[in-house]
Amino acid sequence: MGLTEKRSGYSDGMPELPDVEVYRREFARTGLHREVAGVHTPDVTMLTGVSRRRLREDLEGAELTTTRRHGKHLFARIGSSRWLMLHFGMTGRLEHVRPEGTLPAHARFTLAFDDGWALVLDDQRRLGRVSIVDDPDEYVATFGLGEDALRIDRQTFRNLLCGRRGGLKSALMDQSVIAGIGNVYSDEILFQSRLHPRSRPPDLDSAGYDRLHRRLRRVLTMAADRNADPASVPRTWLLPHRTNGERCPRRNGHIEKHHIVGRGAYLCPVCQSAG
DNA sequence: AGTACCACCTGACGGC
DNA sequence: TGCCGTCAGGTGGTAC
Repeated sequence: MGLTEKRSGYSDGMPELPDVEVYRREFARTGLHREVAGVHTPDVTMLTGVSRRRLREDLEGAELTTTRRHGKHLFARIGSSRWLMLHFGMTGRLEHVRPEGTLPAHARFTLAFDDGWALVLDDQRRLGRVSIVDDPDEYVATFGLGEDALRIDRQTFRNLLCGRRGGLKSALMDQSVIAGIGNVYSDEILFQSRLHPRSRPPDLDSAGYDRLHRRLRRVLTMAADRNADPASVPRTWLLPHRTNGERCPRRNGHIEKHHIVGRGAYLCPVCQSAG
């Protein structure tokens, strides 16, 4: 985090399911049922499959009527037809800016409303995406996204994992299997389930699957309800202790950083014995 | 099928 | 001081 400014009541991490759910709630609270007065896209690199002109034509003068989230994707319905789609990449976040307020430093997409307030997608590294799609379900199908992590029941979860031969962390993060979990929350879920990120589905017994599923749901819902803010989650979570060598919050061992499926994975070698 | 590696993009940080 | 390599990790592509 370093010198990144701290904002209260807002997600502070990489945009995974809980962070995007926080943005969805913010969007639903502040961006619906009011006229869009202006659309600003100073930089087109994040626009995918939609031109600046089309964005303006579809949005200006319209009202957004409802929101949806699927994994890390946020959708907002434009009137009763198409949907605006926002993806936050690695550094994207949604900000609600007051009239005459200062835009965030990397404002890539601004929805200005007729009351002067604006919703702004700020994304320093420009790895996020802005698009307009006909239908979220169609988008999900076209891009092969798995079911949303919070809508997967116990049995489905088990079926999705049991055929896989790779490690658990890899499976949890695979958006085509389960949509919404990234590097940080996969570590958290595995830590709380006391499972090693490299352990494999065949290593799990029935109780193991159930525990993993319960923890997955609990971690993602609790994180979203606490604004996906690492400072607001319980101190017993791994999240506030993602530092090599730091004491495990259960006081069992010391946190280690590993390199797993191309990511920096944090784990407690004592709690999460390799399977 | 799974993994490794690169690219995209920017900024922080450590080494020299 | 300042240049340079490395790291951060979501997604998508290629190669093995």
